[in-house]
Amino acid sequence: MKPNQKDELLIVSSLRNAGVRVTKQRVALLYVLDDAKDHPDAIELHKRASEVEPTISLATVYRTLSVLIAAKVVHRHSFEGGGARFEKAKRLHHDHIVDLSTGEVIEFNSEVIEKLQFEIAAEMGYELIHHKLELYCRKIN
Amino acid sequence: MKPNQKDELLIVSSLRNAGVRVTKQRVALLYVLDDAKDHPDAIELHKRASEVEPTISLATVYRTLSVLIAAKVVHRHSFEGGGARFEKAKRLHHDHIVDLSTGEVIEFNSEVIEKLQFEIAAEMGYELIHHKLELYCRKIN
DNA sequence: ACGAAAATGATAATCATTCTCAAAGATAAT
DNA sequence: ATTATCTTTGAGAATGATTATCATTTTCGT
Repeated sequence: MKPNQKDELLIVSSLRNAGVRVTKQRVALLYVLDDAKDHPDAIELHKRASEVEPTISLATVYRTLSVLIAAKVVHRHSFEGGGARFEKAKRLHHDHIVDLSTGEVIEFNSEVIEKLQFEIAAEMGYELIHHKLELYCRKIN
Repeated sequence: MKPNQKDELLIVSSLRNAGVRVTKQRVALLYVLDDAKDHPDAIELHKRASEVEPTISLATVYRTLSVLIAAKVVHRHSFEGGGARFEKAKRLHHDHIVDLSTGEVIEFNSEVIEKLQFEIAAEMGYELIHHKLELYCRKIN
């Protein structure tokens, strides 16, 4: 459950890199974010982080998420129906397919679409800062 | 402020078409939605609808929005930062550019992107039901 | 180790949205 | 038009997610 020493060092340097103080609560949260293969909400993150570090409160989960989002270490998503869900930022950008039947979220990316977005923004006189593309789908059986 | 007779008839038939009862509150709300050139939230819609029909409560605004959304007459958006915003459905689909400086929302559409989305969904074994593409931008000055 | 500055837990507060329920209104059949 | 049925409404309570408050604890440069 707990991060091993190597992971912990990486997490700690992530935090320092983001310019924030290192606390055991932040290490625990970033560890579960890094470990997550899904897109958990704040409650679920609190549950998971509590197993690593029982002295973490829900308030701290929200506060730390804000801090990490500001530092671009974490992304916040608000898919249809339900509260915000979070994911650790990865090197390459990706978008999401949301399975309407199961709520499952899977990732994809399309360089062509990314490029078109830049062009469209530019055409309308805008600089594209970031974007959000969500495909709400049902599995073809 | 109030709809003229012609508009009112169109609104009433929209409601009947959506299979719901016609009330003055619903007529007022659909009128302000139809009239809106922006993407108002529930509070703003309540404010505007109250000028047409003072006997409309915020609860009814929310209830009626749910009904109209279920009937696909209205779309709900949850852009970053702030509550949901609403817009009357138009014949042709469009996506949104959100101006990060002003919060202003403008519309665009790209057939090429739409087509790519279908292809991506299909490739991953999904049927695309609907989607959401938001470009967060700053004006190039 | 010391002290300033920042982070924490517990809890209260806030905000958007939904629910409850008795009263009022809409619709369909007469 | 009147009635009977079923739906919608307003007012306010309830909910759920998120943020703010504040006294206490922790971090970290010196």
